[in-house]
Amino acid sequence: MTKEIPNALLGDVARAAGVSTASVSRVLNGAPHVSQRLRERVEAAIDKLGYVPDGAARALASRRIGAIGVLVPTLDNPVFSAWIDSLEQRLKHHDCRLLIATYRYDLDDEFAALRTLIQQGVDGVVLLGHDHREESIDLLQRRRLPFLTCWHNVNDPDCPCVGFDNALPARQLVEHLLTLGHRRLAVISAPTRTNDRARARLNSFLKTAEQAGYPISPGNIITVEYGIAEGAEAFEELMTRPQPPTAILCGNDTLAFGVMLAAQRSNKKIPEDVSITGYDNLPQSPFMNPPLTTVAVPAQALGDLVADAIIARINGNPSPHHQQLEAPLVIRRSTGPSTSG
Amino acid sequence: MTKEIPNALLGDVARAAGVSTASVSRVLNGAPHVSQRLRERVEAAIDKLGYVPDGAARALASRRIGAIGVLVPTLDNPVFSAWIDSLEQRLKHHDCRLLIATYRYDLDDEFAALRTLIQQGVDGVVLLGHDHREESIDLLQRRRLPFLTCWHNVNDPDCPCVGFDNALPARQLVEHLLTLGHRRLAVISAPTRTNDRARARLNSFLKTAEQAGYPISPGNIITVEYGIAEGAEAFEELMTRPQPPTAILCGNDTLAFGVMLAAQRSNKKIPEDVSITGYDNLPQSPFMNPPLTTVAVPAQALGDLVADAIIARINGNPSPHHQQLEAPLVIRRSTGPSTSG
DNA sequence: GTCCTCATTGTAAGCGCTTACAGATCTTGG
DNA sequence: CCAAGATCTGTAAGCGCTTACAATGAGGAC
Repeated sequence: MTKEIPNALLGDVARAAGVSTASVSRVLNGAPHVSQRLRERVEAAIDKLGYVPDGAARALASRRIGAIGVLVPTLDNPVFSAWIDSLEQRLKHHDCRLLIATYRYDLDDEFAALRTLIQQGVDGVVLLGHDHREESIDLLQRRRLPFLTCWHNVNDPDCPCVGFDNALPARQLVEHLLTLGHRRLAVISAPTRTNDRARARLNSFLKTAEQAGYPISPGNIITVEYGIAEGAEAFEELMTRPQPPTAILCGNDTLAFGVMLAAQRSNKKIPEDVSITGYDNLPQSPFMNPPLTTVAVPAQALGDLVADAIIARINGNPSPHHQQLEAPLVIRRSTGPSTSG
Repeated sequence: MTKEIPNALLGDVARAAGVSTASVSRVLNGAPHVSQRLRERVEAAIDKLGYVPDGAARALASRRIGAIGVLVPTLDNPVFSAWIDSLEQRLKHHDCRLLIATYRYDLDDEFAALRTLIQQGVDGVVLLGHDHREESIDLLQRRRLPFLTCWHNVNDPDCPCVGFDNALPARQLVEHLLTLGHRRLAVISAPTRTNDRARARLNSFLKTAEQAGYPISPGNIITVEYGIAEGAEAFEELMTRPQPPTAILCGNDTLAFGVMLAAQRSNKKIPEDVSITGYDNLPQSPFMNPPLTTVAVPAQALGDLVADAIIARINGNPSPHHQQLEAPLVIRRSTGPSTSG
């Protein structure tokens, strides 16, 4: 509760320590060529005056703000908040902050938010997925701003990427179901128009099934918004079909939860009456009844990797243009042998 | 894809438009006393040059950065991400950005994060709850930084607050269970040491039960970390009691989900064998089997209200010191008459 | 003792914008 | 037609830091 001069400036510290402003700045920034004695004097003065550097002035003079911007469709999805969480933790080690902006899957909003971030002077930008307005990538390139896309695996020379293959595990899920004897599959997908990840999953589901000789009928392909309620409704709709599917592939775990809850409610047994798969492996997936077969999206590892990669780019260190993580299948008891035929 | 001078400055715009830098700045900031003609000339020049103002320079000169800082324990909890989501949307209308920092319920980390935010020059700060290090509030006051606490309802002259009463709905939940005939209650609480919200709920559970003459026995009070798995384990522990509780009060919906899933797994019927209550009303609560009795925490309304209140404070407009929202009980089918006696 | 090198410190010029103030222009009333 | 007042625009002084460059001083080699 010390009574002190409201806001000490760097110059005040310099005066108090009897050194130049440059020296104070050097101490502050851990620059080399600073003697122990001087450092101690300055640090004492800083403590005494309760000095806090002004971020804006520092940013203006040094041309960096010590923060990166991340554009995420929504924080509503636990898989994104988990990712952001680990991204933030890891960036902290690099002494770097996070500016988060959301755009609700609207790429025009994403572009607008990107402009705002650039205006704020972020040192780098992380984009999610591969679907963006051309202007967004353009702007980043023209500004020479380090950036990264993630959560996908498109090998685009314009877009460095740290991600995983959305299609491969989707194919494996279908193969898993076919092996179990399922022949009438259905898909409940998130909207795909501005979401390459959802699109990759959906296309992979459809293509794999078709190539195996068991194409998924158009009536069994439902696209709904993200949400439990939406999953539940889609399930009910599928059950009105003359020949209901024996297995349902969901574009994400949340939709799968909706499906499972709706199934329980209408007394369908999982997996005896219908098998269910998700995609994400949210914390509660192993606790569902039965535990949910899904794909373990490496959200946390992705956060760490993205943090390291963007920092490397900002520092001008070499960083691979294209990095991939595994997204393994997690087979649990929500899928089982088909009993319909 | 226009080929243009990399980074136009305000001075370039002024030259291109044939006006002074002051006029450009005025147009940029929508200042009064700017003629229509001048405004149009400047706007044309801005478009032509693709000028983007430098946030750092602007912040340094104007002493505000157009962003507020929000300190949130974690983004892991959907109720917080929903709140942040609406906070961000609403602030956008006020042309204000959000800097988010998390501290994982560690108040020393919260203090450190606060310092960082202040250093970045945020125009205001939002804190969650009433538990903070004294130094944090001190720092805010000494800096004369507009700030707000929320999510609680402590009427502290030092801390303006926009929140709701955590204790009242907790009391109503207990009364609801007592009315249904339950006499052996249990509580599964989140850690309370640095979390006044959890503490208020827990204390209200205990006090209400005790005052009604049915105190909750110490063995039936379990504190666990946030999470589905944690709720499930706590349930299993409670079931090992010689006389298991007939109703379980959970500190939040996520714990309640864990309890419900564990109950299903061990073939306990809800609510016939045991009644369950939550607290938050997450999107999936109404979809559980059976739907969960809980408290509808007004996360979204709180986001809007907090946004308006902090903006008012920043602009020096009057704003109530203490604002309260309703957090109504939502009675669903996870609670029912006690059948044990 | 002189000269050179290198580690350390200081000087001062910005970084790109805002804004107080002053100056210019335009109305309007007398 | 002029002065007063209102409205618009320009000038220039910062905002609080960083950093290129210059200056200083201490050792060492000769």
